[in-house]
Amino acid sequence: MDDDVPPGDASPTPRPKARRPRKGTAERRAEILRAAANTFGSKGYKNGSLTDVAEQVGITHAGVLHHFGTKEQLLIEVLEYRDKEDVRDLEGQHIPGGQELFAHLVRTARMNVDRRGIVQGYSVLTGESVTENHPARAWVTERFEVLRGEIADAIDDISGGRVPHQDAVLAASAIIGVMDGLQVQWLLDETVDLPESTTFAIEAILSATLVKGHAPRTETTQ
Amino acid sequence: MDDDVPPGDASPTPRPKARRPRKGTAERRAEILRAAANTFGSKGYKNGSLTDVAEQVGITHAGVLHHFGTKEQLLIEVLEYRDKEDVRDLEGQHIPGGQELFAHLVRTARMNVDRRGIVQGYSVLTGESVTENHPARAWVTERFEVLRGEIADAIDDISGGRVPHQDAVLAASAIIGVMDGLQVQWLLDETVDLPESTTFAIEAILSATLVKGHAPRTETTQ
DNA sequence: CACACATTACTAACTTGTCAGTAAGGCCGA
DNA sequence: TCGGCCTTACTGACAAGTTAGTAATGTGTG
Repeated sequence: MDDDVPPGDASPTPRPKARRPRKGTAERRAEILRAAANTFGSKGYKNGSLTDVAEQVGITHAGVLHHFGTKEQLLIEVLEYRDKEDVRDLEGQHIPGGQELFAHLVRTARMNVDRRGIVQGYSVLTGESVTENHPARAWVTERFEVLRGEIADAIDDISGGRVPHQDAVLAASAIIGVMDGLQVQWLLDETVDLPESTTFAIEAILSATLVKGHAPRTETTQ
Repeated sequence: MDDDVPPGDASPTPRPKARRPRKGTAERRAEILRAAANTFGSKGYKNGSLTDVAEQVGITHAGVLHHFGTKEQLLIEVLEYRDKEDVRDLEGQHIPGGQELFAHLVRTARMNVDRRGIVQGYSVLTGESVTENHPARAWVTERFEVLRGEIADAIDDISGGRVPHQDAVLAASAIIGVMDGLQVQWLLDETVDLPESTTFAIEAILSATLVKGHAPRTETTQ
């Protein structure tokens, strides 16, 4: 191979490493992500194979790897994709605060009955994530952390600060806990009334928390 | 080697299919079961291998298969073993009823902080079990069913039947839900106060349930 | 001895990931 | 607009490692 470079003007266009995907690529990737979400959801991350994902979009597993590099990267992008999708149909951009948040949680539980696949995916992945070095572990952990913070803030908000923040966090953990725990029970046995039980529990925890912060008498500043 | 069999008394004991295990076999099996519980607990059923289990007791994976036949059978026996172990140190034989049950649940949550492995095993397996055709699915489902029944009965008991059974079941599901859901959060983030949050939630749900059944006025039979 | 228990050796099925090669898209210069 | 030409998108074959389960063979105990 001849190596001689044209003397003067080497590299007139300073193209560092621009990747220019083709026209339908973005949609293709989204297709794969949906398929992967489906597979990881029904079979778990460890048990769901790349071939399984690939077949759903009519390509080979090597094709999937072409787009995502590794299986782990695919999982990460699935999670990010889910995050975006989740917030998409939400009014503003963030999850609401105050009283509105709890209405949102109850509404979500109600909606989840018609989104079995999503719920299953979430449950399987959450359960799997507590194993050693699971690639979704950080994501799940952070998700819980953020959610606890938001719910605790909402409690602070509607209680006007009468509830000690520590108690608010305690209640927030419990609320997330019931929601997740009930989902698993419901997935295994549809006779479990997911929305009713969730609603009931959230109200119970919430009212107990607020009562606790109600203070026997006046306790404004001190 | 010479093949000639002693002429007369061949097989004086007519045992067609009797298995007579050796001396230490029972303990050996128990050892394997504990190892398997450990492996399935930390890595999940799908991800935990027979070799992994075998190495913990100093044999090969084929040795494990000699005792249990298949990996699935091993899992089933692990679950049965756990069931027996769980009830072993309990006073009578069954989980208590009435007020005592809730005290027991809270006590369990408190103990679980020092049994991380057990909790992880339970969480991973429960999450995995919602996947299609999972070998532990029936076991987990039944376990939930029984537990819901026992808790609902306890509520019926301490409320003196004032709470509609339907509501009791609703509350029972929720109580199991918080316990399981909080465990997962705690496994991922130790700052989550497992016993406190669990205790608080159980009390909240319980009191809300009883208040609901308190009846505005007299409502004895109708 | 006979058999429970265990090993070694092996198979068949899968796994993720790599690689070379092919077909076609899209930009650029003439 | 035509013809190069590099890149993207993908396949098919294969590598290297798992896995569960089987079969043949030892060995020590009852």
